[in-house]
Order: sequence, then structure tokens, then C-alpha cells
Amino acid sequence: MKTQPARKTKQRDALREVLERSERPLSVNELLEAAAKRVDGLGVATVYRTVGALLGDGAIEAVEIPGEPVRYERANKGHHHHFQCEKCARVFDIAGCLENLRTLVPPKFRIRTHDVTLYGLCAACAR
Amino acid sequence: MKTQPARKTKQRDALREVLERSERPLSVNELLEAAAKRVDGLGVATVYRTVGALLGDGAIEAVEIPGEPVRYERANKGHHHHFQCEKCARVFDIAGCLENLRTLVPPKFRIRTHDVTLYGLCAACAR
DNA sequence: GCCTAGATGAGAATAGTGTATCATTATCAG
DNA sequence: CTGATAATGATACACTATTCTCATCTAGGC
Repeated sequence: MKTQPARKTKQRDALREVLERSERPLSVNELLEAAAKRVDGLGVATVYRTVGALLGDGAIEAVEIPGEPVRYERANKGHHHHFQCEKCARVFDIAGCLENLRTLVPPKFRIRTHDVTLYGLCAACAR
Repeated sequence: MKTQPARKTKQRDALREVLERSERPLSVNELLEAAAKRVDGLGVATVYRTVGALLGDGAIEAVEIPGEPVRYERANKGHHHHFQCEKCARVFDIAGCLENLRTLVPPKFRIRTHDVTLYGLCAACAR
């Protein structure tokens, strides 16, 4: 998988912009759907290719939740975690993080990263 | 998916026992591999069926980590989370949990559950 | 405007998981 | 011991997510 040699196209612009403007992580399908409104006939392959390139550039990051398709979001949001609504299945960012994680593991274990995902109902679905 | 009408077989015993004795969550393949040592010719279908029944009984619980096959572990361990070694890919239990999660989400959101997964090197791989 | 290599889109191909089918085997009540 | 029927195992099938192929299109240097 090599870096895309760069050429400005409307499909890439559309995808980049959708990702840039979204306040929550989007799956490939959500991306396709949203970007297809701007570029007619947009295909999945292009979405995958562009997402791959953006990941390579470090412009976006993957958000993985078990049993769910991978979602992507802007990389410049700082450390945060996610919340998935059990009703509408959308994923939201949540600010902040727990910092006493180190204390949880046995002494010889080395922690490099961590994921925290909360599940429940989002504001819209909770009423 | 209905409850299995119960009949004692060596394959079920083997699977139940492997799960019972394992100190860490096991995937279907790990289960198959481990139980096949006791019951020759054990098939995947039986593993899936048995796991399904045990889940239904509440005897085991699913442990899901993004991009990884689902693992299963005894349900009577109490609340805890998991650690995955980035080298050997095994998953370990970690005791304890962060309790100030409620403070992280916007006020209208309702939290029902949460997952915390740490990644790094296990004691064996860290040296 | 022309040309070429990069980019695209449609669909085929792949990979990983889990379920359904069905002939055979084995449990266990009587 | 025997028979009814649940359980098994091999395999086909279904699904989803992602990659590949390749003919066609197009951005952009000249």
C-alpha cells in the first residue's frame, strides 16, 4: 500500500470535506452516502482508497468498536474516547479520559494504548 | 435460537471444562484447539453450538475486541476489563475498573455499559 | 487542446465469521 | 438392549468488510 501520488479530484475533495466537517466518526458507508450527495456515482473503492491515503497521511484516525464497521474521524481532535448509542448506533466523541489506568495491570505488563467505549442512549434517543 | 434440550456429551463436557479452567478469554479457534485434545474430531459447528448454549445460560460471556475474533470467558468473574498483548495477541483479564465514567459524557446521555481495553506487552513478552 | 499517468467505478474476488443442512452417531429412558 | 431423538461433524452456504481488476475517464503539465 503506497502513498497516493496526489491529484486533486472532486471525489477526494468531497470525502476530505465530509470527514473534516463531521463532529462524529463515520463508517465507510456513512462516508459514501454523505459524499455521494456532492459527487454523483461515487464508488466504494474510491472511498476505501481515499480513506487509506488519509490514514497514511495521518489526517484521519480509525475508530473501532467490536462488531461494528470501522469508523473514521479527523486526527486533530486530541485524546478522547467514544460513546455508542444502542438505539441509533451512532458513535459520538466524549471528552476527557481516565488517567489512573496504569494502576490496573500487573506490574510487569507495559501499557501502550487504551480504548474506552461507553454504551447507552444518546441525548436524542434518551427522551 | 432455542435452548439446547440438554444431553451430556463428551464434546460439551470438554468445552465447558476448557472454558471453566482458562484464566483468560478464548476465541472459538482457541477453544476448538484446546478441546480437540480431549475429544478427537471435534468440529467447529459444535463449538459454536455449545458456546451459543452457554451464552444463553449465562454461564459465559463474550469478550469483544475490535478486529479480533470474539472470545469467551466464565461469567462469574465479576466486573473487570481486558488487556491485549500486542506481541502474542493473547487477551488477559485485569482487575478493577474506573468509576468516574459518568462524568465524561454530556448530561443528557445515558450510560448503560462500558468497555475498557488496554494494549501493550504482557509480562512474558515484555522482557 | 493534447497527452499520459494517475484516478475512478463496477463488479468480481477474497477473507473471516457465523449459520444451515443432513447423514451418521451416540445418549439415555424404558 | 433397544429405539427415539438429540448431538455431532463435514461441508455448503450466507454475510460483511475490504481488496483487486481493468476498462474508462480526467487532472493538469506542456
